[in-house]
Amino acid sequence: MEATALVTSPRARKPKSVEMALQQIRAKIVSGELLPGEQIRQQEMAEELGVSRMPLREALNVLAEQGLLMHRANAGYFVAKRAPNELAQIRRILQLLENELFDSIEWPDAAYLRELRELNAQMRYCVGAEDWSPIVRLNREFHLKIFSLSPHKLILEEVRRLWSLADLFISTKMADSQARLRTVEEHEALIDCLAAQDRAKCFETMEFHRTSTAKGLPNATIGIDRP
Amino acid sequence: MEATALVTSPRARKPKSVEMALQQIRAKIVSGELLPGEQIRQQEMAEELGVSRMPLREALNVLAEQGLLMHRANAGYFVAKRAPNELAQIRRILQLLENELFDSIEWPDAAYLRELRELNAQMRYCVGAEDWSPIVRLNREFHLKIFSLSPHKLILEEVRRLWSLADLFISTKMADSQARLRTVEEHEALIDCLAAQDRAKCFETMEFHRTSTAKGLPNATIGIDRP
DNA sequence: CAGAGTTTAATTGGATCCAATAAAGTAGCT
DNA sequence: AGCTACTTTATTGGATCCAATTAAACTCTG
Repeated sequence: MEATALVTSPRARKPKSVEMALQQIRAKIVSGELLPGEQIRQQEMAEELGVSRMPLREALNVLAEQGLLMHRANAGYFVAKRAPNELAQIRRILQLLENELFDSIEWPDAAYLRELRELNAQMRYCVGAEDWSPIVRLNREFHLKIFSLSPHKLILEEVRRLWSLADLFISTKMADSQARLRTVEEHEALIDCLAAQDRAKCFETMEFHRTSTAKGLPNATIGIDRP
Repeated sequence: MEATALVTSPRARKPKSVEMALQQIRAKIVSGELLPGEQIRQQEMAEELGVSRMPLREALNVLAEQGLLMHRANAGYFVAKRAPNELAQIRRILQLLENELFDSIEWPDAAYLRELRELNAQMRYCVGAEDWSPIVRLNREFHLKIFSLSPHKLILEEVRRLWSLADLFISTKMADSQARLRTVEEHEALIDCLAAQDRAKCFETMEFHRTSTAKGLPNATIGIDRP
């Protein structure tokens, strides 16, 4: 069937243009190219992304559902203006859910451990890089790969959602390369705990890692905004 | 401006047709009119709801994002076939998050307590009714109104999402009127705890309420599916 | 008769088009 | 001169249309 594909279609690639729009817009938001409160003009955004308004609208709809955008009826989509303390709430939820996942983890085999170390090695390689986006991506990939060891796939899905919500806030953070290196080494320690199948140590290391990465995050304490 | 409205438009009302489609389809799913695994034909569903395909597609997209539908590329939307143990995972998450909300609750004033009792009174009134849908709705409204006392609005939003995901599973449950009555009385006890501003008792009562409503739910234990 | 290949039909995905609404700018009135 | 009401314009929301892809049915061959 794919034998004919290369000749029939004028432009052969069509990797789900709505998915691409989703990624693009999300990138624009986390990179700060789109500022909170800013309205997204569908027409210009559509031609900027090279897609039509329809897939764009679907993407916007999804983003709004995920909480990255606000939607006022007959007024359009606006980049969500988020309170800084919401990050603390996200991190708190993640703490709870990730612990839950750890609680039900199935210990990884040698191959899996090797893949984890490989991911971390890639991350170490990027520590000094200029662009911080691959680090963020690898970091998320690493953690989610660990959490995938739990059979609680729905909780895992929750965690994945919240991670992608969280990187709205960190955006320009995680800049200093010393913190990056520390992260990589803590990851290594975490893998060791997994290899040793020591659940208590897993929790402990994870908790330490959490507080470690929390340094320098805006408003790390939870629960102090009042109208 | 609305002076002209009654003559220009064939059907004057337009209360966000995508929102309506969302509600309708969700209702069709939870009521069992749409069975898990079933494909949703956009054309017929559109004319069945009296809307066009575009708002329908946006609604389907949102439902898919919320996990009620699955979307296979170029094949369409299918009602999600969910493993029964996923309910246990949802309830576990809710337990964690709701406790978190309770932890940060601001005690309600007299007016708020009155509104809670009013909600519960309405629920008691519906205990013997044939149709169980108002009960489910009132029950959710009651709990969410309590959780709204917490300043952690983002966690609250999470909880709200999970509740609406949960009622995919309960669907035909909560049928026997004795359980309904028990629920109403436990709600009353919960309000008393709030009025007394006794946090520990709140937790205790809530935990009891949870296990109480867990009776008769499918596969109430968590974490036992393995491929 | 069975299986594979091909054709055909139907459904989805994307684009363009039209109407409805809201915001902004202008003119008129107090 | 300032405020209000109206007009105009631009943007969103919804509908129809066309192409691309998939799934099914039919046919042809081994």
